[in-house]
Amino acid sequence: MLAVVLRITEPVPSVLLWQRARDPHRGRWALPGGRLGPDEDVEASVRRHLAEKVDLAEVAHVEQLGVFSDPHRGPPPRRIATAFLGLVPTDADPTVPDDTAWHRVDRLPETAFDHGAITRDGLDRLRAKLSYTNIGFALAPDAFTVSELRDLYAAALGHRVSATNLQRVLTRRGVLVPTGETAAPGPAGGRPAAVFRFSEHGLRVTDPFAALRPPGEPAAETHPAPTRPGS
Amino acid sequence: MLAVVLRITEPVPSVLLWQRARDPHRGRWALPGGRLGPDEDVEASVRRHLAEKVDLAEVAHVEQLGVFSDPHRGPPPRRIATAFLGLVPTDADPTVPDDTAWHRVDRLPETAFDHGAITRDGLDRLRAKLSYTNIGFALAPDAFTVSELRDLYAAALGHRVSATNLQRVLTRRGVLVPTGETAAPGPAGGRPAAVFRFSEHGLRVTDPFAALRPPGEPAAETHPAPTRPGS
DNA sequence: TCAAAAGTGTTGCGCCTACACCCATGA
DNA sequence: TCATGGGTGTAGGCGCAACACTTTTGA
Repeated sequence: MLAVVLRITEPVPSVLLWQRARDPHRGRWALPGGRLGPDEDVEASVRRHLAEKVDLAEVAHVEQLGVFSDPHRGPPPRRIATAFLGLVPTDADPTVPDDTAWHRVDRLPETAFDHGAITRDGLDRLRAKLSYTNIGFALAPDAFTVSELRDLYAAALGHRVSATNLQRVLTRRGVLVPTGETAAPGPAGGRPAAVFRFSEHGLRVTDPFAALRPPGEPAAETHPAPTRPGS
Repeated sequence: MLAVVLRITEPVPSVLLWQRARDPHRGRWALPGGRLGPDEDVEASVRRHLAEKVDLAEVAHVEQLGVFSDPHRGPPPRRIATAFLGLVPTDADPTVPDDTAWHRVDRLPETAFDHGAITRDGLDRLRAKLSYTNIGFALAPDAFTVSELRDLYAAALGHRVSATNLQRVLTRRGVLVPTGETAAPGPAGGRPAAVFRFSEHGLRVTDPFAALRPPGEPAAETHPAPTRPGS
């Protein structure tokens, strides 16, 4: 059980790592994790081990990444790891143990075993899901402006993102809802920004693939239909 | 290690199952698989175990599905299974051992443990990937007409598919190439159909998601650009 | 000449990008 | 009033679904 726990720290995401105090790979940085217990499934196990490093309430989403089982992925004894992706919103700044720290994914220290490659797999998964799911709910604070959200997406994806189009894509999909409030402008002035929230806090596919859908269905209903037409 | 090996048998896909001769769950049907060996990774292991049931050369694609680890997914001792999806083209009709048979996924017999649920996961994965990858190469024979391919897709997806649009989608993506040959018409006559092949026999994402791409890139290059403009 | 099956032309729609333009604030 | 940042309007393009129409065969 290993977890790639990511949190967006602009301009680049960071991953939670702890420094090994013992051989093998003493001094190198490793992903949090541990052994599977006798009466838990892998999801419960990874949550239990994560609780030693961060406040679990701050981990907004967890999902399986895959199994890493190359017999030579580390020194003997042979270990098989089921890797997970965990996401922490930016407004939670967990206190972590002394041996544990956030590391920018573009400046990873020397990692233990194959944990560098697993981290890259986790980041790839996050980037893919940002495009076709509402997974941003697990990165963003409870309420935010579109500019703030754009910066989060840009940091996660590694390229610039247009606030204009981000807002339209996410509202069209029913992912974002306005709170009705506005944020105070910065010291340089400017129009106050509208404040939004994610409409749901569970993972949902918002962009089902266009091709090869069943005939006669115009497009999947990606968000609840309005109760009254015109309301 | 367990494998959901699927093969399209119109009008519905079938999955490879073997009948348990011993308790627990004697007489029920189970997915092929077995224990991980000391010096192999899970991919190698699932291939090794599959070789006991089918000719491995006929399994055109294998990928990880996920880990199933509910402590109560079966009677003690507790077992953790890494599940895989395997695909066999229709032109390969493997001979299988006496205890082993193909079963239509809409008429599964009583399955052992949670193997029914795992089978459904495998089918869901196949259906999703048919929409945005070239995974059809692992279902179709080496050469085929568009009508034959449409029937394969329709069986796999569980709904009707338009041959017209299937051809256009797959050729636009560079997935299908014409061999230049034509198939003989049926006894009722009709225009002879052009014969196609999949351009590649490795998995490739052909429909990267439209939203939130880097700015300035019109659309991902999904197939090799023509060597000379206009040719 | 007709039925059957394959393949192409064309229209319409939805989603996305890009960019021009308008709005609301602090100085 | 101007600079600054937020938000909307709109045009263009692309991919896909649907369906009419043409092509090529056997009887």
